[in-house]
Amino acid sequence: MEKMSCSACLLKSKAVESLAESELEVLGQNCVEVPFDKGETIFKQEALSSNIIYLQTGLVKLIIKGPQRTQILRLKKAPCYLGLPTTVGDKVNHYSAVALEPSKACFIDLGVFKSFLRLNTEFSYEIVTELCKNELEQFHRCVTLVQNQVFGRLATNLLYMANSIYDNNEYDLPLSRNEIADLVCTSRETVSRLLSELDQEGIIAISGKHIRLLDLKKLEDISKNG
DNA sequence: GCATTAACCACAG
DNA sequence: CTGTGGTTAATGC
Repeated sequence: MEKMSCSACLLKSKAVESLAESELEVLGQNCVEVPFDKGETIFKQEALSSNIIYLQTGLVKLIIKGPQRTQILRLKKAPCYLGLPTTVGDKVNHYSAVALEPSKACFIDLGVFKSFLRLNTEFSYEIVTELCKNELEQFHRCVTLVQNQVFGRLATNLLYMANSIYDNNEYDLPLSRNEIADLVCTSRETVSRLLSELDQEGIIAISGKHIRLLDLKKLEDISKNG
């Protein structure tokens, strides 16, 4: 295996930045960098997982098989860890991760990762912080999904992509209509219809996957009350 | 009852 | 894979 050094990496996580030079060397000897094409599965539900995965670049969807259909748990934008809960919390993956655009990920040996957690408090602190932020986000997402109507759920997610993924009110949707449906818990027909309606009302402009959010005020209103 | 919401089906690009 | 129309079930006023 090619000997890598993580100390030169420009894409270090906050946690890894707290590692000492000697620890970085251990990390370098126990991790590999893997490129993924759009659509490739990074890890799969039901499979045994013995690696911590750090997404360096790209965009990923986390999906879980529900009783009825597949559900998109959430989108994850690099840089971030993938599957910490499912790798540390159990031997088997409870969900899958699929690249939505060309992505690069580091696979880190679980044993080495755990030893950092035990020995380096700064490292642990950063990991715990990331986990907590994620959980808070998930709580809020859960409430909107359960209590809002489809219009609101869709608007919320369109805004989320603009604000948290692309930092732009104009972007290309990384998902098909069907996947958007899996994200906001509805049918693909409803997604089509609602997007058309928002377009007709001048709140967004959409053609194919390209979308522009025009009336943010209204969108936010729909997101909250819709 | 009547209106609204949203799912399911079918079919056409 | 998408967009639309018809139909239908559930819920609310």
